[in-house]
Amino acid sequence: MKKIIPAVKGTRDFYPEQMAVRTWLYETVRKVSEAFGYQEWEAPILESLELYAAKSGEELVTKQSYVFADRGGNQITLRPELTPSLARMIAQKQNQLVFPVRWWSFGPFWRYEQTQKGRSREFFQWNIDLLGADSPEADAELVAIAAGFFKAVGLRPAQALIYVNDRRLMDAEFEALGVAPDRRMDVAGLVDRRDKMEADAWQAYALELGLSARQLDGLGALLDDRSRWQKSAELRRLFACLEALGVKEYVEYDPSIMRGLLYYTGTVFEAFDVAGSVRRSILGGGRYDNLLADVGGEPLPAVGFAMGDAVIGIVLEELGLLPADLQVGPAEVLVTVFSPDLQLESLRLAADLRQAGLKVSCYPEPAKLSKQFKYADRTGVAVTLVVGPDEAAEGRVAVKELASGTQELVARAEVAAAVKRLLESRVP
RNA sequence: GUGCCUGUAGCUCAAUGGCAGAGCACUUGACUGUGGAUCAAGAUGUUGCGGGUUCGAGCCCCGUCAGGCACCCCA
Repeated sequence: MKKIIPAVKGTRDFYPEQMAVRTWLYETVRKVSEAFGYQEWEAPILESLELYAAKSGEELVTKQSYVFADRGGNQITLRPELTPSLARMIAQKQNQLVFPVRWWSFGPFWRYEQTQKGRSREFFQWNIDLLGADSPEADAELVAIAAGFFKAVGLRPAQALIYVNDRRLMDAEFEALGVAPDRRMDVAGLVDRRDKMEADAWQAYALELGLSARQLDGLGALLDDRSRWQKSAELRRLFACLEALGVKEYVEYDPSIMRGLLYYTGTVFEAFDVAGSVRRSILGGGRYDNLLADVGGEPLPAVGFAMGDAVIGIVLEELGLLPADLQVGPAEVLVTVFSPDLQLESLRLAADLRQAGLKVSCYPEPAKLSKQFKYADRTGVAVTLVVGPDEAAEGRVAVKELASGTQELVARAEVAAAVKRLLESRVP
């Protein structure tokens, strides 16, 4: 007990309280996903390094991935994201699947990065994707799912918003500004960083990247123009769809949303909490129409997003939106053990009650009743049973409801029914 | 990889360079067959680790490790 080997940095221990939150999040994600007709799926946790090499981004692959050689000498990666696995699995069965495919998943991912608020090295992520539809309507569906999730957890538009942009629009704007195609990734990075840097530093950085003063002015005007989306036919349709879907108030056009991943080709979006302490995105995604072809499949349009559990967990906690009744009691009933000679009788009683469908734990050894009752109280048990010498002789059981403190003697055969009555009459 | 902050009892935290403490939790009893509330008693420490300064270090200095936060980067 003196020396406890510490948990691996960046991992989180899920004690029952935290596990209850994670399970609740998972169930909420499931409900929202299924409400839109999506099917749950899962990919391997181990993947080949080369799966990510093509399109996941230099930083993610070379610096943030957990990579090791297996005994066969293959370079194996603990998956840092899901989309490449999705592309692979779709490509493998491309001729058998019925499109559009709507899939969702919730599982663990690993990235070796500096731990800080909202960022751990092991995290859980909701992924949801629609493949085989190339329309603003499909994009709108994914944005609406994100908004639907916010509604489901009680986040209001004043608390969390989804910011949308379109890389095609930005590409056209960059073209109009005369930014060479091979410089656009840099400029995209510049755009992405505008809110994070001081204005002076940002401008200096822009000039450093080789932008002319005229281009810088144009870029500034572009980023300040919140109605520029109307120049994009796709975004006009997208916003019309969002209104029809009843989630318009959750969505805003934001020209500074670019997203880092290389494979996005069209609509991109990212959600942030509006006022909270976390400046990281709650979720993010977009359209990636080239990825299937890039991993060796037939070209296939796709759109999707991902949401990590850490940031949303902090946001919901800070806003008091985590359900208060998540604590799962260990059992409804505790059977006490009066004495060594009555231990087997207690075990028989517990077994009978379980047979009747109750959640029952039995104290593991004879102990003072005060200790056993205290244990029942501290662990949240609703009903405690005592089989002492008197009860055993009469073929009865003492049934005590802890909340009210009332106790009655019940015939052995009637205990299950009596306990069930108590549990039903209990005020939650 | 860079910077800032923090490491003291199981937990949360005190302690001018001068006897290491409190609250909560825990154990026992008041209560020999019954939880919560109350009261009483009790147990609990290599002050993260290693050096240095000092008559004397939890406190000051150096190093180191761990954690948190912010950069970097980023779903």
